[in-house]
Parts: sequence; structure tokens; C-alpha cells
Amino acid sequence: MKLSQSFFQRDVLEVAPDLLGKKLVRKLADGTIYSYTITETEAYKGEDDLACHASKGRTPRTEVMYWEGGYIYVYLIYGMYYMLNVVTSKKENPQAVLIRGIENYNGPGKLTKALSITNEFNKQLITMNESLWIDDSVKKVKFRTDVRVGIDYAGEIWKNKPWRFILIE
DNA sequence: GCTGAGATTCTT
DNA sequence: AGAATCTCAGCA
Repeated sequence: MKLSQSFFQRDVLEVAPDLLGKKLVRKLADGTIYSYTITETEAYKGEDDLACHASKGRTPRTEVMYWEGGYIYVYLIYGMYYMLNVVTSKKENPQAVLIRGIENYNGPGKLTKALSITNEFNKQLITMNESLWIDDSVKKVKFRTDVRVGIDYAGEIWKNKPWRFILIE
């Protein structure tokens, strides 16, 4: 079962840990299916969060973060790597979860490359997509938290938030 | 129009 | 520690 929109229309700090242990599924045009357990996520929460792209306000790039939960936000970083995010919370509430790791592929840039995820998915619904979705799972998982990566510019308060969620096997 | 920075990764 | 590589935001 694909995760529904109600799953994503909650606060990002609830959604991010809940995604751990769920399967990220990618179906290619030729029918090949990849299905991998999500092992690491990061939460980006609102305009106040200086690490969140929406802290710069509403722009063409961050527009999708202001939509309701369930939309995919993909962007290119350093000219080379696509980052896969899912928008969370309600409309006009810019939050997103970065999928930072899946089994066998640790690192947000590596997993998008492995699953051929590009900005073609940007602004699409992950809940009603035939090429990319997340499968529901009822199993409980254990996780630990840590600070987010690569956001030293965000200032003491925000860069020290324990908003990275890591699956414990 | 031009400039600089960036939610990364791999090499030296 | 540095390179690869490009889009977007900010400013002129």
C-alpha cells in the first residue's frame, strides 16, 4: 500500500522518524522495480529554520514546500547531485523530509543516482505516482537522532537541532 | 547580466 | 583540503 496524503500532512518531526523502515519504491519505464528500506531522514521545518530552504522565503524553487504534504521536492545541489525530499504538514506550512539514506546506498546523492531520481519528479505527488512511491508498513522500528549534516551556515540554534533520524538495526 | 553559495561525494 | 559542476537568488 502506498502511503497516503494524511501520513504526510502531519508535522515533519512526526513524519521524518515514521519514514524509517518503510520501503522507497522506484519503478523504471522498462518495468524494473527497486524497493529499499529507508534508513536515514532529516527534517527541515518552516521559515524560521535557517537550514530550511524556505527560510529564504517563497521563491520559484521553494514554492512546492508551501504546498500540502505528499508532494515531492527534488533539487540539484553542487551541480551534480539530486536531493529527494517529501513535503509535509499543511498548506502554507513549508516543511520537508530529506531522504538521506536507504539500505545499500548511504548518502542522499548516491541513492537518487542509484534509483535514477531526477527533478522530473519535482512537484509531483508521491502518493499517486506510478514510478516513485513509499510503501506503508506497520512494523515498529528503533532509531536514534543526531544533528543535521552540511548546514554549518544555519547558526548555533538551528544547526544543533537533533533533526536527523537514523534507523537502528 | 553577473556573482557567489550550496541539505554532496570522491579524490589527493 | 580540494575539485567537479550548475541552478537560483540577490544585486546592479
